[in-house]
Amino acid sequence: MTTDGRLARMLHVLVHMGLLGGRETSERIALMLNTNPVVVRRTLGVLREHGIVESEGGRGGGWKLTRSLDQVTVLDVQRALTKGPALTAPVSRDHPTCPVERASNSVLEKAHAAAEAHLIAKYAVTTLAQIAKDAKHKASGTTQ
Amino acid sequence: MTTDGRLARMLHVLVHMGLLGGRETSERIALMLNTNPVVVRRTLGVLREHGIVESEGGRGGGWKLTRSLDQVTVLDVQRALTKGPALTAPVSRDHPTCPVERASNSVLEKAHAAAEAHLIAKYAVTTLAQIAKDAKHKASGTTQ
DNA sequence: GATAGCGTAACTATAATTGTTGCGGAAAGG
DNA sequence: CCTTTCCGCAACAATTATAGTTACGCTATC
Repeated sequence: MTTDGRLARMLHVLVHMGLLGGRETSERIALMLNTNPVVVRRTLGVLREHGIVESEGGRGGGWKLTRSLDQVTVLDVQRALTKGPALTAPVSRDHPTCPVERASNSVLEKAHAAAEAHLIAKYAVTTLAQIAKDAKHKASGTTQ
Repeated sequence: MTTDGRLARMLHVLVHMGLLGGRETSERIALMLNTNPVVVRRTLGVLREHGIVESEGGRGGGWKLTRSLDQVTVLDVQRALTKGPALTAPVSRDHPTCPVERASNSVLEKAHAAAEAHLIAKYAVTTLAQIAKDAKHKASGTTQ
């Protein structure tokens, strides 16, 4: 399975955008993410649908945060990118009527639901501003 | 991404094996999992390496649990199937030296580590015997 | 030695993100 | 208006992990 790196990438780039303040083009953002502009538009497009960023076309256009860094949580971004739970229990559906399969799935689902609650709670209290602060704290030279 | 259904499948089939008591062939197990014998051998082979099941070739051969259901936890099975953490934070590696990327990754890693601890704790205290009990409780007719 | 098992290799299928190219449209600026 | 600089989007290849399939060899029993 390929790990879904969109959340990490979006956090990364949103913090940069917030710190830079202005409007950024897909191309500049693509450089930050070491990828190409289309991928950026695709993913930022999802965040736009959730009101986290806004885009403008034409000359001087680009992407911008709609709120300040301290008003966007990791949870906001996660919710935008993923419909459904942040953690999905890997259940089986080989014999949906089999009580043993159902009991196994149920155990996994409950365990994952509990774990997800903790994950979500942590996401909910972490703002992009805090990430920015951590970054400044760590930093001592290289930026970008 | 295809969800990794091996843990759920193995729990399912191990409970069946425990309840049936005897040796089961890959083919019979494959029927339980609605798949084919090779997939079964492949995955049960991993569990064998961890001492959870044993296999015998030749006529009358097949697979059997090495311990009783109450002496195998979900964690045992999970650990056998997955090396490394049960929950991996989806980090990005676009600019490994960028403090912002590092800070974003760090937030995700810590949150996932905490969630994983809860997940593992739950896995550790859940035995296959409990799943079997749940299954009997739910059941009221259909088996398998 | 025929049969019923597992063991394994070598493919193909599947599914999701990611990467890439190409083209159309919109906004600014001369 | 017409060029430039953007985004929007469609279409397709690349990647990666599990899952499925076929085929063949080995072993133990009858």
